[in-house]
Amino acid sequence: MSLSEKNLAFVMHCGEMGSRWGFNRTIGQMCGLLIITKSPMTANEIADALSISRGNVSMGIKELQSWQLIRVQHIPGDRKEYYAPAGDIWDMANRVFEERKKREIDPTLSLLRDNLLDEAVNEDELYAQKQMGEIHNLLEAVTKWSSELQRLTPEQLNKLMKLGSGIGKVIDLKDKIFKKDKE
Amino acid sequence: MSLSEKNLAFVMHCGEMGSRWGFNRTIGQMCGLLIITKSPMTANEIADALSISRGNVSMGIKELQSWQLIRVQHIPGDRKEYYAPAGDIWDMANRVFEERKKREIDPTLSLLRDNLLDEAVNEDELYAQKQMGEIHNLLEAVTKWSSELQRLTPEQLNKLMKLGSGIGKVIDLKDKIFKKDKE
DNA sequence: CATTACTTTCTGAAATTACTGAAAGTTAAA
DNA sequence: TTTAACTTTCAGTAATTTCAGAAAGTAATG
Repeated sequence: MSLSEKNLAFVMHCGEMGSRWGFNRTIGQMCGLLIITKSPMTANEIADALSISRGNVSMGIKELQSWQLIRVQHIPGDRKEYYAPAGDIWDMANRVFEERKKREIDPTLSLLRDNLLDEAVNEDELYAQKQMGEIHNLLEAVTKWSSELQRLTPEQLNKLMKLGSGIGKVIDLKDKIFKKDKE
Repeated sequence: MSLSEKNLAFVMHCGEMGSRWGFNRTIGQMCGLLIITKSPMTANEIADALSISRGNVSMGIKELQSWQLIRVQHIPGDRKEYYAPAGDIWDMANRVFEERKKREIDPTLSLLRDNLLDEAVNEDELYAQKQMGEIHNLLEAVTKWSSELQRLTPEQLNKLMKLGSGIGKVIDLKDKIFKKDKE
């Protein structure tokens, strides 16, 4: 059963975006395909739908599993493995976000922490450390912030999203009410 | 004048992370180098410091300029161009963020918009559209949210950052106070 | 235990991307 | 102008990434 023209266009687009999202073309296509396909698919169906080799699908599955984006399903009396997205769109976006943080931010944060422990031994290192300190602070803030967002209930998050330009006002509001808390 | 061991380690790390941040190794190195170097550098100094060809530096500069991450400076009586970071760490992070949004989100958003305009002609397309709609909503929310953040004053932003786990409470608070606004 | 139905791993080839060094281009001063 | 000091472009090469297809692995069934 092959894809409709529109669905194919979406899947191919996912492929083109794949590398920008942190994986490669094939894996992007696989991800898009599984998202818009209602019923779980076998590895062979995926290979056929995308005209790629069976081996390639196998590697792609492994990668998508490492991102926790797909899960395996079994059908009684059928030995094949069926693959489906793991969770809804929001869950998947969250996973991609988290995984990318892990790959794009955490290693740098750890390097900077190490580097900042040593004392600078000359003028150049002093300036460099100042800059690295700035980066460190920024990345820490982002990290902390993203983990706070994870902690919100979906309801709170939704409110926050909808807040839009109101966010500025709310911050000021909070400030006014709790001014006494600061010393 | 060559880099100290620690500074070199940082620059090389930037190179390794380069591709994850949206550019390539050399460009990552160049960016890191310019950030931790106090005085602006010429293209030849960059080439020497990183042991890469002059031509490569020229291409890298072009790319970093397209990201608006560096700017040119001139020194009176000197025909060479001197390069320095364009703005502080926060500015640069912002630019990277914006540029990546442009590359990673906007094209998909526009594809989805087009796709959702057409009516689904069968069961498969109907399900696919539902899913695409979800993605579309998510990306719109992210886009809107990021532009709101841009609009905040640095001061407000700072407060927001520091808010941390308090954010949940503030949302609830706002909700209580302005409940009457909703219908 | 052998067969069948499947999945994973691996190798070399193809495609893509990055880089060098040389040539061409630009601009300012002589 | 011409020359000198610099920058950019580009063709070819090198390095990296992706992929197909074959071989090896695994596990259920008879």
